[in-house]
This record gives sequence, C-alpha cells and structure tokens, in this order.
Amino acid sequence: MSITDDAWCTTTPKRHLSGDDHGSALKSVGTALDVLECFAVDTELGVSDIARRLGVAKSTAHRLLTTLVTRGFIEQDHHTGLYRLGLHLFELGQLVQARNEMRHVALPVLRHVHQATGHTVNFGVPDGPDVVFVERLHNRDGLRILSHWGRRLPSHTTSSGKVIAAFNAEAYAARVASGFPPRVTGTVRTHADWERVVSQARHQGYAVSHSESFEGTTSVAVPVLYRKLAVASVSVFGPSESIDPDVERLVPLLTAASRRVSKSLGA
Amino acid sequence: MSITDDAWCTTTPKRHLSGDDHGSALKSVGTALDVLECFAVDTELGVSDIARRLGVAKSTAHRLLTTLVTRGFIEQDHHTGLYRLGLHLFELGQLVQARNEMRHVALPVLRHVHQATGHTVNFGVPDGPDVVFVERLHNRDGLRILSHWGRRLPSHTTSSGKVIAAFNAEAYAARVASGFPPRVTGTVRTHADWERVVSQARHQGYAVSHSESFEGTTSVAVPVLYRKLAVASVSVFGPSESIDPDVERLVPLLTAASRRVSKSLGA
DNA sequence: CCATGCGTTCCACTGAACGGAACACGATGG
DNA sequence: CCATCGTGTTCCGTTCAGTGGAACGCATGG
Repeated sequence: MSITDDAWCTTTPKRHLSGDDHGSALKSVGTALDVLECFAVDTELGVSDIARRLGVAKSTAHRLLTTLVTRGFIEQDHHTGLYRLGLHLFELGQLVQARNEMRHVALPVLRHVHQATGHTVNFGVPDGPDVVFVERLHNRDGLRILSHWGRRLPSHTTSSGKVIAAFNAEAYAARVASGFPPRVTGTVRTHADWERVVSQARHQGYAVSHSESFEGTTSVAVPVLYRKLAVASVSVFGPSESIDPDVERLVPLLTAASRRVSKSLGA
Repeated sequence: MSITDDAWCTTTPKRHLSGDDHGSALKSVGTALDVLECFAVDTELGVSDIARRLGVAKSTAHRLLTTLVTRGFIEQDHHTGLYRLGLHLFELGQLVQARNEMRHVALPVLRHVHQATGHTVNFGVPDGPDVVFVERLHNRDGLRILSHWGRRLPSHTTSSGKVIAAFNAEAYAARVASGFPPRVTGTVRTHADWERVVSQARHQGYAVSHSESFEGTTSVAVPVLYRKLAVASVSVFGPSESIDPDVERLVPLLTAASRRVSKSLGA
C-alpha cells in the first residue's frame, strides 16, 4: 500500500460546538447522532430520558431509537426496556482503528517502549481541541486508572495535548477556541497558561503533566513530527511515584521512539 | 456494580435485513446510517460514489456527509476531497467494548488461555445470525491473518458460531433465517449441514472449523453458558498446522476456561 | 480547448418527520 | 383493591425539513 504525499495531516477538523448549523445540516440525522451522544454520558437510558435530554417529544425519541436499533447502532434490553450502545458501533470503531495507518507504523515502536519501560504507553492523535488515544499498551497501573475512561481528553490537561499543540498551530488554536475548562487540579486555566506551557514544551521537545487529567498520575509525552508538524504523540503514563523518578531516562527513550515513527512516516 | 438477574442474554436482536421498514423508520436517518455502512466496505469514498451506491441525488449524499462530518462520525481528506470513517466512531466503539460486562469477567480467563497455549484467543458473542468478537488476544499468526479483518463473521463459518447456535435456539434460528452464503471452502451450505454440525457441537460440547472463514486456519470453540444458554464463546485460532495437533489438549483447557467464566456470570 | 469528472451550492416542491394524544402495561401506595 | 404515576409504544394530522435537479467552479485529460 503506497503512502500518498502528505497523508498524515489531511483530515478536516469538525466544528461541532454550539448550534451554528449554518443551514446545511439534516435535523433528524443530527438528533439521531445526538441520541448516540447521550449514551456517551450514560450507559443505559430510556425513551423518556432521551426525550427530556434532547427536548423532543417522546414519540420522536422512540422513533429515533427504533431506527438506530434496527441498524444495530443501539440495542434494547428487553427486560428493562432500556437502551444502550450497540455492537455495530464497536465494529465500525474497530475498522477506524484498524485503518489508521499511523497507528500501524507506530505499533512496533510502542511495543518496544512498553517493554523497555514497563509503563503504560499511549499513542495520541490531535482531533480539534482534544487528543484521541488510538492505541494504549497498559500495564496493571494503567489498566486500573484508565480502563473505564474514554479515549478523548482535552489537550490542555494532557502532556500529549500540550506537546502536539507545541508543534501544530491548528491544534493549538482549536484549544484556544474551546477555552480551558478545569479538570482535576489542572494547571492550565487561561490562554496565558496555555501559551506558557506550550512554548515550554516547544523548547524542551517534550511535555510533562502532573495530576492534570487524573489525580496522582504523571505523564510524559513527545511529539511525532511529519514535516515539522506534530501529527501524533507518544507518551508514557502512570502513578506519579513510578513515573517521576524515571523522567530523565524516559525522555530520550521516547524521543528516539518518536523519531523512529517519524522516519517511518516517510518525511 | 451489581449484576441484575439475567443480564447476559437480554438484548433484542436487530432485524436489519431487506427493506421491510414497516413504517417506523426515519428515512434520512436510515440513509445516513447507510452512508456509514458504505465505509464498512471501502475505506475511502467520494460524494458521487456514495450517491450512486445509495441511489440518491449527489446533493443529498453531500448533505448527509457534511452533517456526519460536523459530528466527527466521518472525516474528509481535504486534499483529495474523499471521505472516510471518523475518530468519533472509534471513541463510541471503545465505549461499547469497555462497557461489555461479559468481556470484563472473561478477560483474565482469556489471558490465561492465551499464555497457556500461545495461540490466538477470541471471545465472541452472538449478534443475530453472526458472531462478533469483542476481544482478541493474538499471537503473531493471528495478527498476520486477522489484523485487517472485521470483527463480525457469519455463525456458520466459525467454530464459535456453531457452538453458540448449539446452545442458543435464537442464534440458531437467526442463521437459518439468513441462509448460508458460502465463504472460503465452507462446509455448511444447507439447512441440513447446519443442523448436522450444530447437533454435533451440542453433543461434543465444542466445535472445530477447518478453513471455513480463512483458508488454512483452524479454530476450536467452546460455549460460555448462562443458565444452559450460550451467551458467548471462547475459542482459539491459528494456522491449521499449529492448531490441529493440539485439539485434544485444547478442548479440556477451553472447557475449563469457559466454566470459570460461566461461574463468574453468576449462574 | 472542449468534454467529463469531481465536490459544492442554491431553490422550489412535497412527503416525511414532528408533537400531541391515546394506548397497554407494571409498579407503586393509599 | 383501585387509583395513580411512570414507563414504552402506536396512531394521525400538520407543516417544515429533506429531497432531487440544475447550475456552479474547478480540476483532469483526450
């Protein structure tokens, strides 16, 4: 499979935030997707719950749900009558992961870092103002902390997000546009904070986060560059007491790994 | 987290096949989901491709795509203009996997089987006439064979499907209703074949497949029972030459594993 | 240099998606 | 034990939102 010229930074970021649908949006399709979004928050919901949440009639919610059920995007528990996300979403999601070229080329490198350090290793890609972790190799600590968490985190609360923003103006700007909602004990709360930590990451070539997404954890991230542009990040993550003493050793290891991935991207 | 009385067999199977929408289907939502389905077949498609495939106007396809793009379900390559599945689907899919209770209780057992045998281990659940593999622990062989394949396989071409149908009348019937499309050198082509292999699996307590889904591979599966009903399967998989000599040893190992999972389900 | 393909935009028509009301069921509790 | 409240589900008339077709700007290539 041949890699096209610049295949690593070519996806158009979605706008999504706030209801400025500007005309070219299908209403029923939009609310159908909103239904799915409801289940990103709660695992199980009833027709009435969703109707309330979306501000539509119960009949409308029911109609949306049944169409989603017939396509396998949602399944209904036929004891409780409640609805939840369906297996078909899992299938499609797996397709997305399997087709991610960058993840493929990075995987062997990630495995090496994982074995060399024993830490949880993450591979994140920028998506608007967030980072989505498309691969995770976790040890027991990571499993304990992350297993029930989603794959998307705001860039200003992760070392990966900061280091990507440091070498990717679009990602930087997207986070600015979305503001800096505080998370646990997040250090970044203002545009000035953001500028500071990002430029520090730019000079260092890596970023560290202490308890910014999860209390008591530390992560260290380096960017994966493609033509001077950050298209991904490699990071390790874990309880602060196991990561902090290692940072000095981890940074060069991660940097080498990142460079290997960058090379494989063909830049 | 408490497990409700019969939480393991309570999802309503979707109907999906053939256009008998019987009235309660949202047309635009339906075609939007059809758009996503297009990308289950091809990784990248243009507006015109999709319009042709769905038999709608180009403008309609474009409108559907843009709404899906704004929600992150699809992304557009802004060099080629082509569309592909978006990261948000990956996120939702991961949620589905993470919330699958059965997978959670099975995981440690699967890991044990994986280490004890060195083979690729699959954990499949019935979904209508198919089996969806919600967890895979692969060795190098499995990675080579499966890495680019989806997670859903028709039940009559897999040991997992056969052994689930053997102890799950609903899954059995769903496959009958969907017919027996041939795959590689599939042995099951008629209702009679199906009845034969399934009843054999029922008597043996396990099922074996030779080159039924993938040429030159063998898989061995046992059911995970919950109150005498198959709610999942544990299977090992690999090149025939590495699996076949081991079958005698694998069956009791898998059976023991399956029983441990069943116990954990609370039946 | 025109012909053909693409992705995108606009607009008038109409059928499809909406909300409200009524339904059947089960769980509560007076 | 009946009344009340909640659920998920069904039906139907109104109207608005989704449709297809035509036109656009831009590439490609014969």
